[in-house]
Amino acid sequence: MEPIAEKKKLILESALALIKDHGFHGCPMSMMAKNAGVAAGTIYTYFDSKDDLIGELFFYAKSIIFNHVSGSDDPSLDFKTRFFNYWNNLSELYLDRPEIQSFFEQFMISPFNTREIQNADSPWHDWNSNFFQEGIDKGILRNLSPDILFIMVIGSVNSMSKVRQNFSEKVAERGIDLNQLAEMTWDAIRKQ
Amino acid sequence: MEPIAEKKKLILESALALIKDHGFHGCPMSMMAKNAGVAAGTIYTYFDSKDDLIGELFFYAKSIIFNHVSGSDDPSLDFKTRFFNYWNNLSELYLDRPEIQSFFEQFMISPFNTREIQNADSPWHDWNSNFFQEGIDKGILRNLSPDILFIMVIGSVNSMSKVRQNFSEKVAERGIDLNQLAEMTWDAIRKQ
Amino acid sequence: MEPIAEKKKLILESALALIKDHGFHGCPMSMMAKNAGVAAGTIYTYFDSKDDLIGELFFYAKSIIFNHVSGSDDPSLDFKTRFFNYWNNLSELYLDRPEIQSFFEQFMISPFNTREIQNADSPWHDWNSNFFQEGIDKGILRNLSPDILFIMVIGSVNSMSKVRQNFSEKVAERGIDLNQLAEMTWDAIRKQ
Amino acid sequence: MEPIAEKKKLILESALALIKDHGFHGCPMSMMAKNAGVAAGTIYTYFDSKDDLIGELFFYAKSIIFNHVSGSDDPSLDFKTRFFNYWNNLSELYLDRPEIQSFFEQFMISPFNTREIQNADSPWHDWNSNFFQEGIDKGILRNLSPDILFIMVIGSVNSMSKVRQNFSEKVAERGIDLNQLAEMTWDAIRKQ
DNA sequence: GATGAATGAGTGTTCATTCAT
DNA sequence: GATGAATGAACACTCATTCAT
Repeated sequence: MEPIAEKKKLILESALALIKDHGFHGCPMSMMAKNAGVAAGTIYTYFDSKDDLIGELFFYAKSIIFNHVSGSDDPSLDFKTRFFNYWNNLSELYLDRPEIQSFFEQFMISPFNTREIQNADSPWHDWNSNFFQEGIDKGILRNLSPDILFIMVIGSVNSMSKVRQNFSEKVAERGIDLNQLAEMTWDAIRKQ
Repeated sequence: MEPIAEKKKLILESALALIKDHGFHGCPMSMMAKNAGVAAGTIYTYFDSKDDLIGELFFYAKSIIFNHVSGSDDPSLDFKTRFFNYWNNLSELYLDRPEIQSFFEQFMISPFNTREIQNADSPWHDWNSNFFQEGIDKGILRNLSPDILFIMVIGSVNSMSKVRQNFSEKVAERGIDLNQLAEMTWDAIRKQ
Repeated sequence: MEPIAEKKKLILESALALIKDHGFHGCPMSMMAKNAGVAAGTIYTYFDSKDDLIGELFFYAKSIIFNHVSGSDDPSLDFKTRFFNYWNNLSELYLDRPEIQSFFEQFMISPFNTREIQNADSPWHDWNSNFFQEGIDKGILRNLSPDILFIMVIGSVNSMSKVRQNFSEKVAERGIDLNQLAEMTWDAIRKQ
Repeated sequence: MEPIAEKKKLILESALALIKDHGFHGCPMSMMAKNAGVAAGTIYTYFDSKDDLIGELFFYAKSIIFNHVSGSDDPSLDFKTRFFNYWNNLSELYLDRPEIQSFFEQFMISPFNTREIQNADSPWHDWNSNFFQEGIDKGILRNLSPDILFIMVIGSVNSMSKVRQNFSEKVAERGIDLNQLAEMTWDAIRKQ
């Protein structure tokens, strides 16, 4: 993949930040342009349409997640440790860059998420398949499809992050410890 | 709660169905009206605004979930069976009425989900608190906050249903058995 | 003229009061109906349309003015006294029932004021013609058309009332004495 | 004050013309746009809303009146001549551009005429205060507040213009000479 | 490439009027 | 006669997109 042009990246990041606060439909192209410091028309030099921009944002955001999680994995460690690293890295990313999580949630359930995009190659998905397959092969994880382990884990991280982001007050006031979900999820996927 | 007027319910169901396919912003009031077989202006006899309609839809959808799940619970059974019933009932509801799950996911992350609505009384949440507390008290579930068990379970059901709905082809072609998530989730919440 | 039906009068008065505060276009038929204590549809038993209602209101309001001013005129007094009585009566009416003045102002410059309505018989105009003609015949008023004297006087009263109603604060704070306009207007119409 | 952008002025003049014939509420933004030869959305490049447009129109119209009347005043002439020039200039302006008078009348009694706008600085009002004060100081006008002289005069001009505009046929057929109102008004304000 | 004024289809909402009860 | 739910045309305003500069 060729590196993203400077101004294009500027627009993507600007859009990402705004979408978190206003949602897809609360972000006119003009707002994204202004926030990125370019004219409205300029966006169309880099993207065909708003749909296109959001589609590219999906791959952009996914690559950030992929790089963050896979880049921090150390295959020389024991698998349980690697799993908790995985969990913590992803959790941390969502905490540091809530706009990424927010974008993903919105995108996955939006009409922008076309069948075409779903079927596109995904290094992130491939990496996960390999990761969980390794755990299976080592006899540490349940002997199930790596896909289902991935679904279990990613569902839990997302659920946790969503609660952390949207119900922070309630979490605090009731003293809920969201980190316990990592342990629980480990028990869900490990060989019993 | 007084029963919902016939036409009001018609509009709510019509809206629910359309939102699944087009999203909040892809559903003009005119489309919802047409689909419900009423004139555009008629919606405003029953709802103050689109925001109001969607807000009411939230309580409507939540009550459907609540009734479906709590109504099928049999407290005389052993807790593990009750859990799998819970899971299956919710899973079934999401399968039969995907528009309910879809609406919920969209609503939760949308600007319609105001703090006011979040803080409103929720029989569904209360029922879940009691349900999981019972499992804890019986020494069957982990001794954690019932809230966190709820988050774990609901996250898994949602994740499963989302995959089932959006990636049905891939699930079939790879022979993924999503029911395994129920077992995994049970292992996540049961006392180890 | 036959007496106005009880409910019809109720609607007219209700409309008059609302129009003062909200203007023609700020008064939906439903608001007028509610304010009159009848159902929206009931208005159409008495009036063909909103235009019709407003048209009738014009004649209704004009008859109130006519009755008030002509009914208090005492032809046995000297003409100057009669003029000041005229002025004071009209001024008083506008003060007591600002909705009448307000309606008139709005009506005169609105598209409701059709040529047809303008050409309708007007006891109020006839009475004024006679009144000012009398002053001319007695050699007290300028020897001009009674119409022009009427225009002069009615313009001054309206101007005064408008200022009194819309700029009451400024009038008070600057100590403006609006009654002086009566004297001035008298000097404008009397034989020099 | 910076000069008004070409297209903005086009829209203002177009609106002014239409409001005379249709009233504020009879003029959709789309009609104003079409009449100005621009797209509906273009209006919003120059004005925030219809309210804003009408508010600006008020200042625009007032400045036209101010420029026309004050620009033709020659302080070296004797005061009576200056008064008749004032009257004639204003009368002439209202004759040439009836839309200005019409707009003013509608605006003054409409909800657009907010307290805020009423309290705004007004070169037109200030100029009038000075003008009439001069007449008082010279011992030519009645020794009253310049405000009340202003009210008297402006009321007469408006009354005359309104009659001239709305009842032109009747005025002609009855041979009414509206210019006589200038003389009458002079007698109303001059020192007796 | 960059700009931002202009476009106009599309949206939520209002309200005069109708008509079944 | 009285009701008020239902209607649907009309409106103010938004915003993705274009294009002359």
